[in-house]
Amino acid sequence: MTNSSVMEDTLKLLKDHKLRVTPQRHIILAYLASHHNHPTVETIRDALSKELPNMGSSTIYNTLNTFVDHRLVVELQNGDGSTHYDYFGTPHYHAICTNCGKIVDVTYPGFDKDEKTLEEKTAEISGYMISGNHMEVYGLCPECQVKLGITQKK
Amino acid sequence: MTNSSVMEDTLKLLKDHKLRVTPQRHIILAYLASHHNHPTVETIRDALSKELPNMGSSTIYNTLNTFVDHRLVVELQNGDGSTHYDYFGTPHYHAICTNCGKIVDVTYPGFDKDEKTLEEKTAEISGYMISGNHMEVYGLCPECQVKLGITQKK
DNA sequence: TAATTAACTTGTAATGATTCCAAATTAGAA
DNA sequence: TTCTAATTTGGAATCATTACAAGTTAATTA
Ligand SMILES: [Mn+2]
Ligand SMILES: [Mn+2]
Ligand SMILES: [Zn+2]
Ligand SMILES: [Zn+2]
Repeated sequence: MTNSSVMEDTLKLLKDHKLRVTPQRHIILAYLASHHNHPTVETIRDALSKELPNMGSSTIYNTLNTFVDHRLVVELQNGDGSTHYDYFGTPHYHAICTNCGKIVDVTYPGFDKDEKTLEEKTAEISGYMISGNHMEVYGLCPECQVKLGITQKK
Repeated sequence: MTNSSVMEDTLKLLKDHKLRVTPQRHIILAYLASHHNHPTVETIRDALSKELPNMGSSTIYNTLNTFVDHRLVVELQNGDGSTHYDYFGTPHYHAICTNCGKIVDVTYPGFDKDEKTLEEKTAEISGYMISGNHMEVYGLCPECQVKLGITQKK
């Protein structure tokens, strides 16, 4: 995917959601859509400091909160004390390393089906009117397994 | 379950985990084991102020962190800004109200199986050595549906 | 039972992520 | 181009959680 098409796509996305298009919003959304690093606010600020040197972190918080409200972005915690953000273009869930905090995307054929089943069962049992879910799986990432000298039993 | 049997059971639990038995730990664990209210630190402090008027909130934080390390307790966020704690006696997951923050327990026959399947698939796909998971489902609780005048389509 | 000590509790201070706020700027409508 | 409500900015305020030093205590040992 070219850089310009990311800019076009995210511009369209903002307009489709009736969000006012500011350079800050556009650049932050494009950054998230083209990186899978699950960044914190600080990471985003550093990454965009060339393009928008005067952008304050309140703007990043405001912007991300807006995106979360519109479900363009999801929030994640990996235990390091700050919130991580993730562009949610295609449905997936996360594996999070309990040692280093690394977050990776996971999905598999039929995940959307499983997810829907879970929501339906939950609605039936709890009476809640379901609007979404989060699932996370914890463990040691491959690097940390090596680093800690742990052998995975097959 | 009688009050005294909760005290006996939680005492045994602490000893099984080789945790030093202090009145604070014992009473906090007994409180969590006998309430399903998913309390915050403040809620716990208020609830136990009669029995332990001098207990500081740092002690509650320390104690809960210890219990989380030993997997006796899990942490939950409901979006109100503070962490909620839950005695994890039997496997279950949570439905969380996006309007009022109410957290309810959910389980169903075969949940443990589904959970295991998810962990196995995740291990295979990601290479992580899995140690646990969290799943949460979001929506409007029955009370908030009424309060907000929303009709659930069948 | 008494002595010993590492572990725990307490109260307060420090931290740090996030939100709040007032003033300046700006996107989009007319 | 004009107008204005929405947004951005930067700095202060908030508040949940952690850090720390001093006092206390659970459990071990003799
Ligand atoms: Mn992701
Ligand atoms: Mn629960
Ligand atoms: Zn790792
Ligand atoms: Zn509710």
